[in-house]
Amino acid sequence: MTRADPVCPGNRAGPPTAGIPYRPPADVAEALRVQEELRSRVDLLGPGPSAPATVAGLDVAYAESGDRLAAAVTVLDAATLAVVDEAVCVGRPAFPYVPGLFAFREMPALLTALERLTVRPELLVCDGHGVAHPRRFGLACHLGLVTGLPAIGVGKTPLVGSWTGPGQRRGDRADLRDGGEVVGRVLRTRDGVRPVFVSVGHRIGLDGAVERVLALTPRYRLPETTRTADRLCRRALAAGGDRS
DNA sequence: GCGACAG
DNA sequence: ATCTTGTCGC
Repeated sequence: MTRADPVCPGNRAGPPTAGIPYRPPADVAEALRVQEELRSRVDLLGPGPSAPATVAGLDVAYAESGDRLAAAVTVLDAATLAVVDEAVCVGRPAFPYVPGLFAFREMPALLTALERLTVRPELLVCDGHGVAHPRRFGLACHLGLVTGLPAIGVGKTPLVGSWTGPGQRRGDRADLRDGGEVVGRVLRTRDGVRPVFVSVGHRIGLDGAVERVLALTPRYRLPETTRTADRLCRRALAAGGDRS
């Protein structure tokens, strides 16, 4: 299986989209060191693609036994939200679940799935936080740095920070602040539903990230990218194997 | 010291 | 994340 230019760590895409190699940590102490070391390399400003042609959604599903997982990436046409490419990777969790170190659990499988894409997406929408993280380096930041792609984090529940309730209408938002700094935005994507937590992953500003999330939620609370990826990884998990 | 804690 | 029934609402 040879391919032209998939999204993969260490590819030769060249700046400004070149990523950095992914280093799997052996333990919690090392994982913490990795985050502390990489946090300064996150690009919090962007500008990020104002009108991306393609947007990717990433998600992971776990088997009840907890010993198997399926990572999925779906690439959508940003204008029509139609799925134009997708890939999966079935494997084992690469790290125990520790709040704040969540990325190390799913990254290897997600990166493999990304490598299997035929279309290189212009933006990554991750199921988890970006800088709205204890060390300002959540999954979306790590994926952004490793792939070199603009990335945003969309969490369903908060990990850090506090806010004062946004209004009940779609589009209403409030700053998510932690330790005096704005680390994300609490965004109501549909009238009357629970808000989602949007934060910068890499190479895009917070306002741009919010704008993209709204464009991806014409009908449901969660971005279409997340929904299509979620269905794909569940399907892959149920179907069983991954031949590679 | 006791909770809280992305998925 | 995953396990779970019914139920309220469009």
